[in-house]
Amino acid sequence: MDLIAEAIKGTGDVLPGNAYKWHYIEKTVSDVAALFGFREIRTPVFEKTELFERSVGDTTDVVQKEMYTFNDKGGRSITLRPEGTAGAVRSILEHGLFNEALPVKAYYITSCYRYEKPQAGRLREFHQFGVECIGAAAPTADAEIIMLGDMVLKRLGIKNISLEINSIGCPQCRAKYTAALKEYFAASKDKLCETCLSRLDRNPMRILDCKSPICREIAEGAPKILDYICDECNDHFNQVKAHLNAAGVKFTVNPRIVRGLDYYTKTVFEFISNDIGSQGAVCAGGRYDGLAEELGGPHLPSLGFGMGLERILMVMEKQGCPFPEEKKIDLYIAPMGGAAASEAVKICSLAREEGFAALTDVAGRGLKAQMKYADKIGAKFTLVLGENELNSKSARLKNMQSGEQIDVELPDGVISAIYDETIKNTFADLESSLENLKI
RNA sequence: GUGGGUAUAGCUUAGUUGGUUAAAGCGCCAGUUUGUGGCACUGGAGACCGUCGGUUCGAAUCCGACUAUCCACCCCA
Repeated sequence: MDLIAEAIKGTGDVLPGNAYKWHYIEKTVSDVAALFGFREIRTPVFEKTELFERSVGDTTDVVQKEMYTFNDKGGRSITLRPEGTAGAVRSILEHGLFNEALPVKAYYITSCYRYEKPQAGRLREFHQFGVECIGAAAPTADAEIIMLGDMVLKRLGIKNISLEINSIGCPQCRAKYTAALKEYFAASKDKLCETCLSRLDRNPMRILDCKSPICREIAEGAPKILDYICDECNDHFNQVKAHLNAAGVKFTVNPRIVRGLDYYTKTVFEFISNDIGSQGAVCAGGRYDGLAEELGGPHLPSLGFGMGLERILMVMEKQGCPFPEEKKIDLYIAPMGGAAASEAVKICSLAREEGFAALTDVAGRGLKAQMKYADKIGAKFTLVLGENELNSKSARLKNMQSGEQIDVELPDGVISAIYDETIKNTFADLESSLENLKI
């Protein structure tokens, strides 16, 4: 393949044969969101670059090297959203939604864009289900958000997911902690890897995350955040854990979890799968109490998470999770000859108005080929229409699964109701419903 | 941005130490009883062997570059 028939690096297509899986995931996710009182919000794919610099943080990798940023014709710096939180919060602030009953609970299913090197579970365009709960300071909110994520995963039938949580404190206690970290790591400055050396000044917490064996070893003895967080943060974290325990949500505390976006405070968490390679974080989020103010709004303690839909799909396929079957064609009409073709078109049209998926020949195929086609597309019933049928005004309706056939009358060559699949699935039931055919 | 693997039909692959018309299965199309699918059989279409360049009498096969893709690091969902 060459020329223009190729997708952009790091992007993928959802093909017709797979779309039903996405529909299922999207439906499940929004159903669960609704159970928790979240309503959908839709925001633009692009925002002012500044919005992401301010919220995500201008020292983060995402902002520094992964954003799709460009100037529009008016000279404005525009960026394709690299994540969903910033836009959602911006919109909520802009429209003053925080003046209504708090918390504001919004969810979204959108595409995000990051200029990264593609890999298993990592794309340049990917899709996220995200929830944002704005104006909820209590630890019950943290537990609730985590339970929402947990419920989505369970409903989708996903197994073997571990939940890891941590608290990274508030700006005050975190400042003390990073100072302590700096001091600790500075002592072994000459042993740290290159990247960690540069992290030392900017964001020493990231060193805890380093995979290099030497840094890891040094990090073992590093001060723990949980020893530094203030009483209030500690109390908050303890209550979150208590609520999760009470709700029966299993988790482990992982002091190494450090979110890469600057807006996080206090509780952070990740749902991790080991089934899809190294990019196993399937859902991650936390609290961001300072974000609304950072964007010029009032103080609104908030939190949320993002769930990577491609990753979710990968896990489901890997684990063989069941997807509800795709809706198949109800009726296929195989006409023979021009007059019959015209009748078939008419009958299809009427059947569709009754809510049945009905098809007829559009490829000029012979009868046998049409039957094969009907079989391939999974048609539940077929109706052969030839001269005999047109003359006798009756035809045989065939159940493609059982092979049974039944005579149907066609006085005016028209069937207005084929069958009601929700009530009458069997051929026997069909018989009675066919008595009511208006013809 | 750094590393490693891979690139042959729509899909999954074979292709022996370089040798002439590049194979197979699946899928697709058409036939095998005159008006009925699934099974079986027969036939057909479909590949400039990722691109460009090099070595050679001769390259899908060897070398180089590029591109794409996969995996890992980094980072993140």
